[in-house]
Amino acid sequence: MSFLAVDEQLEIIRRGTVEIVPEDELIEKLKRSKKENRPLKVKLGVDPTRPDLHLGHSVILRKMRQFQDLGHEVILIIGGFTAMIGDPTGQNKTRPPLSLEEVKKNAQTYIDQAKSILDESKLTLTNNNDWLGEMDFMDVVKLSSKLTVARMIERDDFSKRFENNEPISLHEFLYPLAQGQDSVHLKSDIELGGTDQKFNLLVGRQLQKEDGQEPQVCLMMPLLVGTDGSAKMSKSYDNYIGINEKPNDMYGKSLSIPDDLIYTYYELVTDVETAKLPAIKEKIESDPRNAKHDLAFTIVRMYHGKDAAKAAKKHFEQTVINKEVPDDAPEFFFETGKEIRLLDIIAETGFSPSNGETKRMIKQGGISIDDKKVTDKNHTLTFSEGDEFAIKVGKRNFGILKAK
RNA sequence: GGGGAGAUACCAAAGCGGCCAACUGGGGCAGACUGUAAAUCUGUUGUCGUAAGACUUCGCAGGUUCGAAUCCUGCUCUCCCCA
Repeated sequence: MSFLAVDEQLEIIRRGTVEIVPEDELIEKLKRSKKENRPLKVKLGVDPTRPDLHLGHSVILRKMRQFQDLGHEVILIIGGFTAMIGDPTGQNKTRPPLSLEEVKKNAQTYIDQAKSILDESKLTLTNNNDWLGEMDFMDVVKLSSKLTVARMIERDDFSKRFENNEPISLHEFLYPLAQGQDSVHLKSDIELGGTDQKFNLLVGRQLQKEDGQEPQVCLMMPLLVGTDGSAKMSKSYDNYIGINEKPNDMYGKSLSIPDDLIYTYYELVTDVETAKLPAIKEKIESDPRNAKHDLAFTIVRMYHGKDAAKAAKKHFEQTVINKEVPDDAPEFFFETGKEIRLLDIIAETGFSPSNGETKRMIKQGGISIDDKKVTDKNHTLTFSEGDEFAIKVGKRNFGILKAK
């Protein structure tokens, strides 16, 4: 295998990156790699506690994919060790430690999803439990002597939590060390991570130096801003687009991002060629509406294929723009000749979590049958042979009610 | 080891014996509007019940009281200050 010219590789690597520390070392590594015809080891550690991947994760995975395409060795580390301890980050609730079984299961679902981005045939998979699990207490003590407390609480998230009087467990200090130890173990050349990982990535460099290795280059990707346009994409903020989501949801959610995020999404989460980005930028200026629809289309296409993307586009146009009942609305069947309360019908469809919620929606005009708003919460329907009603519950739930 | 503060619904945060299913903000949901599931404005926001009402909810377990998120006891957890 021969590598692309260093400049060409760099152009691809730089797409979307926030920071490469230090860039000149990267250039040196690339030059040497090409000269010796030896791939670089590119490492990414993932935590299999929450196995649902979204576009935020895809930013880094896509970068990994680019390294694969450039011919480098891409190593995905499943953080089996850390997951079994249970990361208490966030609240004062201790997360239940995951069992070996759960870790395996989660890791598998993670990999299954990651496969839609990475080239599985070229992927090296490891689990850091293999080496971290072997360390004894003295090894850990020695490792922890390499970093000072002052250095540790420099970290943004720690200092913030400290200021906010939020608990920080001692073992959380060990996380960067564990992650850095992974780099030592694998002798990685490059480690990828989000900007929030900067500290951890740098610890890897330091530990490698202490070990007499050439330190890794740290490559930071931006944290993708979620569909709300402000916070980073995350499941807990519910501003995410999951890569496993249904085409219709994926399409709609993609459209809901604020306009000034369109370009960022193109750059970070789509597979459009780097060379085409300038043209896209212009399109966003001149025709944001269609640029955004194209983006939504591209995202759905990447994960579900072209046909699904077309269908999702149509679904969106029907339901949101024309407010019509879509072709793919689910059907529900009811007995004939019997007066059935709308409340019960909606409960049957699962479109509303409780009767209270349904009543509220009726009161506010959020429910309609055959395009007519229902205003009476005691409304009933009686089906006779062949009857069919189109029902809309809230903004997004459509159904066809049919006589049984 | 000593002293102090605190734990309230999805989150943040009021309430400190009945007027509390619990102020307020965020979030969510709905309506209007829109190229948009954006922004903005308005409304709404425990469960069951047609309703009256019933039930569950204020860290956990008990207790006092006609009546507790509010008082008492024990427990669990967290933070701060001092050593």
